[in-house]
Amino acid sequence: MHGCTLSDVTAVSGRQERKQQTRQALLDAALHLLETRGFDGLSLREVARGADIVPTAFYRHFADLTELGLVLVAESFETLRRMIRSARYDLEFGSDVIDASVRILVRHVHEHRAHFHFIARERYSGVPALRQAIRWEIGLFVRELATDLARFPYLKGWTTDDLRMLAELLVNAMVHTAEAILETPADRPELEREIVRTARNQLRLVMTGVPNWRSG
Amino acid sequence: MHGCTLSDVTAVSGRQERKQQTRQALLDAALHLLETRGFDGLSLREVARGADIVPTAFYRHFADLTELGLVLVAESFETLRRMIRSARYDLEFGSDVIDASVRILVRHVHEHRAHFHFIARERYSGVPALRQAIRWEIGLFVRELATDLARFPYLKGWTTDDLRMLAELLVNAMVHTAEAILETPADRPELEREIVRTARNQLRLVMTGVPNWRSG
DNA sequence: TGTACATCAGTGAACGCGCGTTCACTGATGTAC
DNA sequence: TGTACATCAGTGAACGCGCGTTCACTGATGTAC
Repeated sequence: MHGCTLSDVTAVSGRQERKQQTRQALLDAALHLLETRGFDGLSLREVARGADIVPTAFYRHFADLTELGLVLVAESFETLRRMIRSARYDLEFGSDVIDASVRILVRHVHEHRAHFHFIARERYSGVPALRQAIRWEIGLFVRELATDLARFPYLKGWTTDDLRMLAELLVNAMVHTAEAILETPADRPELEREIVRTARNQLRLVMTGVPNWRSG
Repeated sequence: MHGCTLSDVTAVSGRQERKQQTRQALLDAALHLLETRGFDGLSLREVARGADIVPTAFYRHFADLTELGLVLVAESFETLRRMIRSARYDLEFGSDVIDASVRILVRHVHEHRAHFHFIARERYSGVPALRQAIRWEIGLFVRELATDLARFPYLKGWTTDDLRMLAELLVNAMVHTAEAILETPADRPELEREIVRTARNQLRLVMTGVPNWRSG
């Protein structure tokens, strides 16, 4: 227990900061490798290699690969939350909510390919710890969206249950669209346009049913 | 080139049949292991071990694990097609199409857990050959469903494009439901009932939009 | 039917390889005085 | 500021292990005559 002295500051920009950098290098290396492999197929040694450290130094940062994987899950969902926050902001002014939402999704998928790819791939993967963490985060996500939806005039009278059901359907459609975009070869932009068009129509169809929905 | 003689018949019930049995044992062993691992994490040796043969004998049946994986994809989709065929039959007489469809899905998921599990897991897995094969099969599936949908009175005026869009949305919801059921622990039937209820409502909501749909 | 030969599913030893993890270490960075 | 000591991120050798794949083989099954 002591006050913050000059030596503390230099400590931060010294050993501690370098350690942080190596840690991030490990995370980035893993994320990069995960573009071509599943987490199941990852090895500690190749991750260390990718971060330019010796395999044994890996243990200075994570107890094992799974621990690193869980940090990647957290990182990826932080990205997703940032997307939702920017959506909330944009939609305040927007006229066509559906069009704007899909546009935001597409932009974020392209800007954070690796994170979306990772989540889509490990969502039902063979690594229980990751699968469970992702399921938990998606659950949170659906509930957050449900409370956002409650503010829409169209959905005023809806029960919490029905809002959750709708949110799940929308998240599901979004995840599916993200996955489809990621699978599209970069040299086939017309395929992507088709995916986006379909996604927009699917959301429109769902919302078309909203005014006539009777809870059962 | 010769006619079918008695010796041919005994051949079938002899060496050839035993080989077929071993081949099936390999497929079953792999499918069993895939309940806890991703395909990425599978090894040729453990599959051979599971089928009670020496690792080198594996090569009498498949060139490598991927080839076996592709056969599993084919097997799994055969199961799915059988489900759809039984759905087509049941729905001829059914009153509530949605309820019946969900019921058929749930039954088949339970009866063929491993096949559904395999497809859900490898759909976006790290093994390109499998991912590609599954994507192709799902594409076929969606088109088949679209032509089925065209026969419903409600959907008479719909364009092929819109029917495909709807079919994709429905298949997607079904896949998602199947995955959710598979993730439910066997000792929590109330969770499964909740999933089924949500699935039914989601399909209902989508179909609620159908009468007011205007293609754009 | 009986015999001599061919086929081929499954065997078992062997190989080189990358893996996760242990351990004692080094030397730059940080701390106490 | 200068010095002596502590910390600890990264090193490098070593280990035992399961892996995919090769190869020459065995012996039951099948075929030709």
